[in-house]
Amino acid sequence: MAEARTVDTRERILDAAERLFMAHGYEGTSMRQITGEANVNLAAVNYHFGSKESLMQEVFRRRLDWLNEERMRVLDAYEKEAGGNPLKPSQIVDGFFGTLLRMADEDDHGGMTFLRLLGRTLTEPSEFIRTFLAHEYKPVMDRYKEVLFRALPEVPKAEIVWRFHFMLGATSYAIAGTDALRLVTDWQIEEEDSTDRLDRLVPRLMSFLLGGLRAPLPQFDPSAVNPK
Amino acid sequence: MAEARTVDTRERILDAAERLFMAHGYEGTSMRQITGEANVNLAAVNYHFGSKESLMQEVFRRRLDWLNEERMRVLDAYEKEAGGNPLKPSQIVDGFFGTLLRMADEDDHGGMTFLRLLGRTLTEPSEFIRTFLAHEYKPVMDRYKEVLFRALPEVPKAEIVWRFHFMLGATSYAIAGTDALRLVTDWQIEEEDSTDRLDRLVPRLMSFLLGGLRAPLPQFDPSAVNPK
DNA sequence: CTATGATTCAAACGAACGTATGAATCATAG
DNA sequence: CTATGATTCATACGTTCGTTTGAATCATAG
Repeated sequence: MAEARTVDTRERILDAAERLFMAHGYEGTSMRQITGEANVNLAAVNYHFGSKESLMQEVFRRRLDWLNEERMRVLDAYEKEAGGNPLKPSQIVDGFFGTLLRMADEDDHGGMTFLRLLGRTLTEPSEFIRTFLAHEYKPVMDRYKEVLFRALPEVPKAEIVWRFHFMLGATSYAIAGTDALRLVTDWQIEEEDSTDRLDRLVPRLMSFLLGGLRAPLPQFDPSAVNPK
Repeated sequence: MAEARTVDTRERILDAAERLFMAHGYEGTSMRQITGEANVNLAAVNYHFGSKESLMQEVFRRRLDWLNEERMRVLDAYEKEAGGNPLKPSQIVDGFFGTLLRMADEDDHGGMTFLRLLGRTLTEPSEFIRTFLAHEYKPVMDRYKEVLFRALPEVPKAEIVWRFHFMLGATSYAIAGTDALRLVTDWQIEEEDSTDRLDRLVPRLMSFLLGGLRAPLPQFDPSAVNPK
């Protein structure tokens, strides 16, 4: 067996693909770019992964498997600590989004590159990758849905679902667009070098997410179907 | 002059491109798809717009010119009403995001299709479209930055910039992913047909954004990023 | 009417795409 | 050592891409 070479090639391809998909998107990245950056032969992707689509799936699976297991572990710990009582919203937000953001510090799990890829992919999904993500995410989503319902019994379930949606968006965008914001807005954030930025982003985003999650319920327009 | 034919062809191309870019992204949409859906000759795009990139820019300019002028008008009205006093955060959020969301009801200005395109593009921008958006958006962004600083004098400017960023993300995602969420999460929102959904989305999103904007400032913990 | 400029059309261009092939090269087992 | 299976390699296949071209068709002015 010659596994050393194989594994090495596979990893180099996955790393290059992760970075290029992050920077240019799935459609915008060619096999020749990937194999060129990975310093492997053009045919290596099809040999090791079968197709470009399978490569994309493997790029995600490599990171998401760990992330979603970690999310489950965090929730397990919080629930054990709570001993049957509902969790606090801050704990749930930390379990889902905090776990995600903490990946950025760990280069072993993709670091910022994968986070940016994930953020961008959640809004630009090709059909096949959406189907794949739905399957990968379903168990962890169901679990978090339930603990959120328990934690906020007075909030309508539909409202919670929407707010989770909004939180996902704010997080994806914050991660994906760390540079994009500066480009679009031309705003200067006077402090902070880039190593510093992530450490400060996490508590900032957490405050924002919790503020949104616990905001007063909206009052519908008087003309709406729902009478007050 | 034969303008009737020309204008008609241009508009049909823009409409088809808007819809297809929204559905499949810029890279994922071909000229042949666009001209096919618009029922015009393949060469028509290059004749009327010069290139695919120029077409994309024109798709955005057609809508953004009106949107950003409207945002300015709304702010003018609020400032006149306030008579020199700082605006309320809810007014600023309404001027920027409310104006955007109200576009969805007006098919004259692209409706939901353009909103979804904009939402997705803000996280998947090709380099050229980012540069273009930065230029198009700069004046309105500068204006809103200033009124936000005035409205929240006790909040550090860097904090405000980040929270505006988060609001943009939540909004983009909410718009772009009206269907994506259901796919990724497999959640059911029991009520609401699709015509209803937008009317309810607006107040829901507004509550969330304002809750996040006015959330307590994060406390930095120099030693630990992990809140608990 | 004819003349003219704007627009549409069918057809083709070279380039780049994802993928497939078969020979060359490698690491290891016997 | 040789034999064997895994991996790498150069190369080519068939498609599709964005763009270009020059002739055909149109609407209008004189």
